[in-house]
Amino acid sequence: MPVITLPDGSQREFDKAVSVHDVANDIGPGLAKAALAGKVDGKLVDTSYVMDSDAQLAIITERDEDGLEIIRHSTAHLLAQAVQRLFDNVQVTIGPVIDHGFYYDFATEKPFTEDDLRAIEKEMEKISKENLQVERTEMERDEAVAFFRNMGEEYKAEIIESIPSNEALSLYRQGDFIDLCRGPHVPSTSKLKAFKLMKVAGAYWRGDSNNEMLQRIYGTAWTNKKELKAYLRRLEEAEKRDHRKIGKALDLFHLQEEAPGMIFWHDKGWSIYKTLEQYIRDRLKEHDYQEVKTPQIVDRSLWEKSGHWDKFGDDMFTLESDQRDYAIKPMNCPCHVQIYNSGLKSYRDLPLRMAEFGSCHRNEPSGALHGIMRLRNFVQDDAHIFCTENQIQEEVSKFIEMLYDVYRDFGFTDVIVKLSTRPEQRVGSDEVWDKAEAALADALKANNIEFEYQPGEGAFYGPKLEFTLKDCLERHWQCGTIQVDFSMPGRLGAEFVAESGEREVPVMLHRAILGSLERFIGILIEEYAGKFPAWLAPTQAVIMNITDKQADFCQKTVDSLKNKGFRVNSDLRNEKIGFKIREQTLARVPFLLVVGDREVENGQVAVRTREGEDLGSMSIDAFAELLEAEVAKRARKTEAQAE
RNA sequence: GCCGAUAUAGCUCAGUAGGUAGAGCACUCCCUUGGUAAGGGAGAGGUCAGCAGUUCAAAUCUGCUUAUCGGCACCA
Repeated sequence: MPVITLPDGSQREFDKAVSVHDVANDIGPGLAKAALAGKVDGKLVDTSYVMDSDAQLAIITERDEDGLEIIRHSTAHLLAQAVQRLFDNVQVTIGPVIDHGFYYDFATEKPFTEDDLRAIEKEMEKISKENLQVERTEMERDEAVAFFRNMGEEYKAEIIESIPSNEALSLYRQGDFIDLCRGPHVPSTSKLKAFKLMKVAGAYWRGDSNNEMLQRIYGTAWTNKKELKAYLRRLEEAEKRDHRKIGKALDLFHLQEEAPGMIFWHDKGWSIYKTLEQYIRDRLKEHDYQEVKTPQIVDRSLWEKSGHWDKFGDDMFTLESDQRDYAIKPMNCPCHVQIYNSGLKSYRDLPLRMAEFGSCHRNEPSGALHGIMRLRNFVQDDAHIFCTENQIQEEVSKFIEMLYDVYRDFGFTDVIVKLSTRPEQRVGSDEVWDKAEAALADALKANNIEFEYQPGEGAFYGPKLEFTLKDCLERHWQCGTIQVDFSMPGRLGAEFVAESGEREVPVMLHRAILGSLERFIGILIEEYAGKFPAWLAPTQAVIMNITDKQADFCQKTVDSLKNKGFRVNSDLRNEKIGFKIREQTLARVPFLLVVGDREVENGQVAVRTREGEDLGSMSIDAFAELLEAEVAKRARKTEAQAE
């Protein structure tokens, strides 16, 4: 006599075992039709799942987040079924759910073409209309291995073989297609009606580049056509924010074939860069950092000592001159240790914070390059903190506060934080690792920051925190980081005289807030869609005349604003005011100042924002005040906006 | 690095049965002096990414190289 308790607390009693579908039907036929799955005592199950004792049950429909996830998962199966119907000699592998959709990896001799995708999509629609029931069955592991091997599905068999043999496996069948899967799935293919195949790409079997490459098909799936359309539209809008497009349109920078992975900064882009650098420089001063500058090219022997030659030698740019081997620096740390080492340090000097806007070159694999987000030459807002073990936590905590304060100035509130812990190959005792990992975690907790662990992902020399921001397509880019290093100071002979008079080796914290200035600017361009807040905008205001008569007044106004330290230009071209407004708006200049006879007479400017808002006429001083206030705000959000 | 796609004027892009290279915007000149998102006219501008090959003839077909884009792998 199972008693089923529903989420609202109401209970239904049945005189025999019931399936999720039965309960839904008991509540109403509409719900039975809408049911995609069930959640029984917190566990997602198929609608065919039978309950023979008391249970908590939630009926999952497309309105639930879980429902959408199930739809996406089932759509991946739908894709695999369509592919198997249309192509011979294609093996299925895996097809998980991802943000906004799913993918499925296939092993095939012949890569899929764009035309293939459209054909597969058609077949998927056909299968959906066929309204095939999705049925779950269970099988012993060894039986399942034989079953798939018999079908010629070697990859599936391999996956199953890696599962412990005592577990019963679930298989899902829809018509002529059967796949290994944990489930749950929608009860019928007809529930899948809003999907689109997006792109094909290569992907290594089991994510290992030593393995063969599979063909991955990416798709998106939604509960209905309207949602799908809205998503595709969002994508289109997002692509307009691409920093490469905007960088070109706003004349910020360019890259060219002769210098792959390296930027040619144009005047306007460099203006943003300089503002950003100066801003960070000011913050460093506030936080008691010294700023240094170290050589671009350093003898190979230093990189051998630091250990980088062994690990990253292939990715360093090297040169030979007068029979000496050099490397262009891929990082600044060994150089900073050289500065630390020049002169005996006392415990009284610690913590010692040493910063550099360090230009680094790394010969990144060609496929890794991406606009200005991933380059072969970039500048880190790098710093190294030399401290004692006992100072780690406080320094990390201070750094986190500083980083968040900086991010808030740019309007970032959505920061993904990850703590990467000890890898298998590492230096330092477990005791020290325990302490360092705890110091990082405690510092995050003390600042009320949510984070996830990445076990085993730390560097060989110590654990690290990563602060990740997202681009317009929600791809993740690591920007800020702080890493504990037990190795390098010792390798490079850094030490300090402790209170006891003994010499000890300091701990080194590697840290960056922006990561690289280039990447951060790339993120900013996409975050603001090119509409830089006034404090960063290359041109903060443009003054335009209506006729030649006002040219002198405009010029004087520009000069006076420039003298106050603002970045202001004039647009005195013989064009109509509407044309100039349009052009300067498209150039994303925050403030447009129009001067006609009226304004000259009153000694004023008519102020319009790039959003098209008319702020009316005001004196030059009043505008200067307005601009100054705007600059001072940076891009900080009010509390309401930050919600 | 791997899989796939792409490369035509400063920019965005047309240009398929191989047959002398096009548009819009930008640029130059002329007219126009016009109050809040495109005024009009004329002109100039290209080794069709590079190198080979096929052909009477290649932007177009083939091969190689380079770069870029989408993923994968990598990311000190």
